[in-house]
Amino acid sequence: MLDLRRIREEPDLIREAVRAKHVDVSVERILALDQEVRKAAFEIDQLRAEKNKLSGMLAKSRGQAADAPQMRERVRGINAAIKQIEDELKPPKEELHDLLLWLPNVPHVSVPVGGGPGENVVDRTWGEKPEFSFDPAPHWDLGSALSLLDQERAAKLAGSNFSLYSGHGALLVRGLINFMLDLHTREHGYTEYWPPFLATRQAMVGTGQLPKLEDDMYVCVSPELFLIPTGEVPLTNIFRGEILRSDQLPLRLVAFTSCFRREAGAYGKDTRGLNRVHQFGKVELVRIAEPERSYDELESLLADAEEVLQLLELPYRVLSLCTGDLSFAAAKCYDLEVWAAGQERWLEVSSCSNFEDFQARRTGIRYRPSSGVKPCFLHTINGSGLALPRVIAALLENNQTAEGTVAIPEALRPYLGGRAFLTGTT
RNA sequence: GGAGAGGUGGCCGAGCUGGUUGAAGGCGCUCGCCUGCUAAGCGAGUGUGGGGGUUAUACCUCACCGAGGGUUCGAAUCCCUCCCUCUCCGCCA
Repeated sequence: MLDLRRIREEPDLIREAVRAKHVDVSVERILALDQEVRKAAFEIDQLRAEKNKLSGMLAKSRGQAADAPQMRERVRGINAAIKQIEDELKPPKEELHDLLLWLPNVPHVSVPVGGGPGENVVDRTWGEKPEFSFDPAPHWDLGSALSLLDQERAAKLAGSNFSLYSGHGALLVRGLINFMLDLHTREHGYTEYWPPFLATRQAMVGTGQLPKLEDDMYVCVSPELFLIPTGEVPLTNIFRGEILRSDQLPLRLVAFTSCFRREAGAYGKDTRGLNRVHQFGKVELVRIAEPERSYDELESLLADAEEVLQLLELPYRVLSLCTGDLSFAAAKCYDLEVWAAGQERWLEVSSCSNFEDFQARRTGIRYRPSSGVKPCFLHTINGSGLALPRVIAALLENNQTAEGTVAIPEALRPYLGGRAFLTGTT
């Protein structure tokens, strides 16, 4: 949600953002509706003022004044006039509200201009791609060979593009979750949460998944609840409607959640193995910070996510997303992509974004800069730290050995019963 | 699922036999006084959002007491629907 006053004051900037993000919303229409609604609201306010005055006079005389009947009649007339304006006002008001929810966030000035994924900028690369004396296999072959993954049987349970881990594969999932949560809570100062994995429509609108991405969501019909597509939804909504104390900022929240995405339209494209699944585990990092600090917080959160990859000894690169690839709610975003040697591709494992006050406006998360001052909207920052399936894909592919086993990076071994290799025997 | 209680300002908590109550009181916070320092004490101030107005203040005005409807000249207060919390009973992983 953008500030209506900002839309009035810098409509060109908003128009530019709408174009850059490939959204079809008319800023002209918004401005016209805004004017119409304000004009009518002003009339209603004036009618109410007169009504209140008359009511006050009736109250003072306990309704015994000589002209009480005429006053009552006058108020009845005012009520009818108000009702009429309100009825006329309803459709434009709803349309305005709806259009505002469809208006994307404005990219930060530091975001590279570009039309789409092809114009994202590689900021830097970390680590060396592994070299092999043999032809490295993709993770789906390794997963089957070592009995870690069973794609075929997963389909029996929930259809295509679900995953079923077994044996040491399941242990690997559990170990990675604990490894990541321990790192972020012990070393990076995050408070751990275990939230619901379903969310209300209001919560989903709050973080910006709705209304735009409704087709990508799984929904329970009665009562209506959405399966969360990311832990960002529950974590950010925890403080919905609250005025936070500035001495508790910035907040750092972390949670493991399952994430559910229909990935409508993605069939047949990059969907083999763990590359794109409907349900996956993710450790999510969220920060809620004062506006002037939010870009520092973004860099710091990005470093927290990067450290996971460094400890796992996985080569990765950091991308600055260009304006055309920026998501609906983001003002700036870095993607972390990990190298997967068996597929010879980079796989996205984290998006770290600053939403500025976009989500905070939708959810009503504010703070008081100092006592006696009006509350201000906070900034929200979040990123994966990390999403599991592609990390697992990279671990298997990059660490495979000539013997057909998979080496476990040092940092992860304590979480896998001290094992140095996955061998396929449990 | 059944029965009962309740949802009020940053927090706690009155009001709920309808009328100048945006809301007593307390806590917290801000400013001032007092005091070797601190604490205590004393005084004043302190909800949110919108509109109008001003160079900017001042000022004027509307809405908001879980959400949405209704009754009424007038609703935090009465009626209806829904949501949520708590207690007891039942059921259940």
